[in-house]
Amino acid sequence: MSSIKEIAKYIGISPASVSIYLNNKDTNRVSRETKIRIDQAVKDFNYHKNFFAKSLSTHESNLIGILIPTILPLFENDYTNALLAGIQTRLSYFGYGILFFPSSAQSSIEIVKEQLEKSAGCDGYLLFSTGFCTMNQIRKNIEEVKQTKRPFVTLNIPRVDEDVNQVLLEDLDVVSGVRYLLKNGHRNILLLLGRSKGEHSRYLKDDFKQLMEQYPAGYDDHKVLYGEYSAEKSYSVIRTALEKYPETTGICCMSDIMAASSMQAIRDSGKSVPSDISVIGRNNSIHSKLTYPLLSTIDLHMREAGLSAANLLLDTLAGNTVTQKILMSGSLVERDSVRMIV
Amino acid sequence: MSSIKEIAKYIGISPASVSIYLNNKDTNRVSRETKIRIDQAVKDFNYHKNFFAKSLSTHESNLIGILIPTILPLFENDYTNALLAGIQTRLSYFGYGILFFPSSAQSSIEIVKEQLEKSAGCDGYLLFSTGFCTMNQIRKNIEEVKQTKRPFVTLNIPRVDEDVNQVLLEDLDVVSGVRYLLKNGHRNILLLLGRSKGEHSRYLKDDFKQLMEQYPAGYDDHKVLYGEYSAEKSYSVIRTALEKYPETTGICCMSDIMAASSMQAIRDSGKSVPSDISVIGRNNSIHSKLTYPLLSTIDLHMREAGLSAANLLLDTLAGNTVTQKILMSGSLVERDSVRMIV
DNA sequence: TTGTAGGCGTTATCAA
DNA sequence: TTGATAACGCCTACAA
Repeated sequence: MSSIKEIAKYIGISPASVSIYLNNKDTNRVSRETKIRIDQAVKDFNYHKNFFAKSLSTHESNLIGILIPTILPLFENDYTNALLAGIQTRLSYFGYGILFFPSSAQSSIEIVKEQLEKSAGCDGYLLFSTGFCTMNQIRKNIEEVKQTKRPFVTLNIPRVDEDVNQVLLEDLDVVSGVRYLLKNGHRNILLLLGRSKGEHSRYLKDDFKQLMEQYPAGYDDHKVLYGEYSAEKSYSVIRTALEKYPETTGICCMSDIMAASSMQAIRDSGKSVPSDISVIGRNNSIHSKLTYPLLSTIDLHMREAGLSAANLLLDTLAGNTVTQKILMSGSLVERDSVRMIV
Repeated sequence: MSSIKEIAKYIGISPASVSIYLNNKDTNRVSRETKIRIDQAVKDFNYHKNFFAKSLSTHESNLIGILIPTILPLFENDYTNALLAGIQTRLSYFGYGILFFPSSAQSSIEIVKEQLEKSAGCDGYLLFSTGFCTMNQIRKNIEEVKQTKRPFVTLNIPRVDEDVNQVLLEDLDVVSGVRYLLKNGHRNILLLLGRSKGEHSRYLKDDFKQLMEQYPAGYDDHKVLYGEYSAEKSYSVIRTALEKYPETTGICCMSDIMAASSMQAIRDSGKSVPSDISVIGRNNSIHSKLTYPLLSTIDLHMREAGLSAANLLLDTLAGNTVTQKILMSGSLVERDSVRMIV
């Protein structure tokens, strides 16, 4: 591998001059003629700067580490992908690369620890949370990242008191789906969440309960279902539930995929959307635009959340020291899967 | 930032001993007692190894660079995501991280050049191609990566004569969709491709032509349409085409999303799937499982292709020098969107 | 305009 | 079992 030294020796100047020029082509600390010779040598040697040596020397890497405490494969989840798309778009624009480091650990805390360990040297981090994490684990993860003394931003993590930069996704967006159904006169509602464990589910269930208890039909614990974000599971759960609760007129789903599956289940149960049963999804992902009828949903603005997170991190990297909490709230996208009951 | 030196000084031994122990806890080149003191110091100082210094010294990074010549945001494309999911799964398992580096360039060649430049030092690379690339650009990109002398594997790139490790996706999978329609008695077929430019489209169109010319109805250039992989565009293109060619009985689509959109267009044209018009997609993505009727499609095994690519790269990294071409061929998934014409 | 020298944090070699 | 020392490739004072 060719080095700056070789180049310098080749054209008979000092490494310093080569380095200076290569880092600033407009410098006037190197003569016009020397510049040309350096350029030529770079080509001749097919010289590429050694990234590690540079980073070691400058304490900068132009790399952002993505910390995701999950044991599932990446890039297979609608939400995360939209988030990542936003992040990557913004970071790329400002010349930053992104780094995913793996972990063979099983617990959320261990995973983040390992990811941090291996990606030490990143200029900053984006810390995700997933449905698996408990609040306790999340706090520990935050502590762990803090210890690196590097700037970081959390994403998809509930609000934390301390001075941590966060992009917050309003937790209640499923509930705003429920609210929408209620507003449209629905009283017999099924709530289809993702996983039954984890902080998130607990919140959502509580909110749902609180909301439903204001109505005579009331709250029924068995009407909170779990589709595990999978099409198959959602389908079977809803089919069963529809038999058990034929009075159902509305289903509020935690994801568009689960909503689309629910629509299939409804159809196969001999009922139709929205005349018999209304369905509302969440995320305004492409799926919501491909169902029949078109799926009403809550747009979570995940892509924008990713952009904001990247912006916030970039700001901090640039020296901004004011801690920010950016709150993304969902917005209702009314399409054809919900009808008004009169 | 604490260093190995500090630690060594702190407990009064040499950096070398610390390094040796930290890299192999079971070493017998360090005394039992010293080990304990090192462990303690590591905790006291909250010491983390410097990734760059290590890589500089060992010429290894445990990092694989992903080279994708596209100006579009990453993580927004079904195919690529499935590929990446496979790649990440396997690489993670073997302790490798993945690195995405950005480029502000506009041409495929410049992008790869810049990505390579910035990610210099990766242990290996995965080179993608996208619909944008011409064969000429692809060749240049391969040359560029070769110059790094690092192992690499190409993905989604047509076969190249030279001794390049490649995972090949059988280009003809759209055509096998057409073949399936033909086998089911369809003669008036629309082909919905992605983009009109690029190597891939040209191939596919040629193959389609060849196939159709064997039948009396023959080949009509206007029946090759371009949906740009977008739901909206596909919808409008198909609506228009259906008015122009009411004799159409089958549509073969390059992606499941475009197929799902086509199904919407068909429905809104007052026709139905599959009784009036049959539709076949490509990729066996989640979309194909959420349409009504369920979409027949060609499974491209993208995830497995990603796994294979990672395996191949890992093998090469491990010293295997035999060049391999792994051919992934698609398989038909028969569901409910195609009917037999008798 | 150019060169020298020291340092970034780690590993590797060799000697003790 | 441990320590010195050089090397990895680059950057940055400072000196010339």
